[in-house]
Amino acid sequence: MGILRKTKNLETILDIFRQSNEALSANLLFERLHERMNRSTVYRLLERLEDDGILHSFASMDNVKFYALRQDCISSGDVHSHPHFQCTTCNQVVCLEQEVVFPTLNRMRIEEAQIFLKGQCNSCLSQ
Amino acid sequence: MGILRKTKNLETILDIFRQSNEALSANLLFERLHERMNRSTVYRLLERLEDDGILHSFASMDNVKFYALRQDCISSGDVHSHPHFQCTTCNQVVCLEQEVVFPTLNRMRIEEAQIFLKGQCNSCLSQ
DNA sequence: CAACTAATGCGACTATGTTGCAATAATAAA
DNA sequence: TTTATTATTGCAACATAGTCGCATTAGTTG
Repeated sequence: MGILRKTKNLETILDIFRQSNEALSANLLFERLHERMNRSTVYRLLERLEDDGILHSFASMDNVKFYALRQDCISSGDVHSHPHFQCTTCNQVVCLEQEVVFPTLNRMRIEEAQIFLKGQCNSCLSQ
Repeated sequence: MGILRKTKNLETILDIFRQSNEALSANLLFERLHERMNRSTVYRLLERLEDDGILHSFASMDNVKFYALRQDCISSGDVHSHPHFQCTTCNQVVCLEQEVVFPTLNRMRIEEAQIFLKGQCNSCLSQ
């Protein structure tokens, strides 16, 4: 049902996401909070923020659920998706801006699409 | 280091993959074996088959690791990948044949790419 | 400033996956 | 064929990611 009350924990988590454009897993977030918030609270807030459309989530290649602030999306009949990228050097996960549009493929109805890329980010490449 | 000995368990698992073109998670496989193989053996065999290039793996949207027989891949300088598809009705996961080629994106070195699609498969659509 | 109840912390639990170790079985050597 | 070697297996304990019920705490409303 989403968020009904503005709590300190909620603001703390939102601040962390707003301070960088990184995507974070529940555990990375938990670490950044120096474990000052209960683990289940972290999971519940992430879920609520996603229900409210403030965050969106996706699976990393290591099968970990990541969350990031939801950007405004183009809306059209086709399914679209922006890729997610993880740097193999610094491990940061970010949303890429380019939207990818999926046309209808051979007699399947595509409803959702996820693209995950791995490689080296700009700043790690230049070091 | 991959596979050194042809064991019954190994053949059993390979047979299951060969009998259908589905992708399976360790747990789905474990269920199909009617739990007649140890869970850790299943995980170890999947890992070895992947090391040997007989299977390949990818993450589903629910953060579960799936394995499927590796098809012959086009080889070129660009990173390429075939999409994986899960039907939201029958839950089957399959590899799609169309290869997607990723050109180099804005100053990042892409090394690996994963596309996961969800929707309705052909056979569920026509029922 | 009460009253209401969403949100929290806690602990126990589930699911997925990993590891060390002794027993077993596939393979190579005799 | 028999023996020796060691990869593979099963077992149990562990690790990590995530969920849930419940009593307590703390936003919010009147």
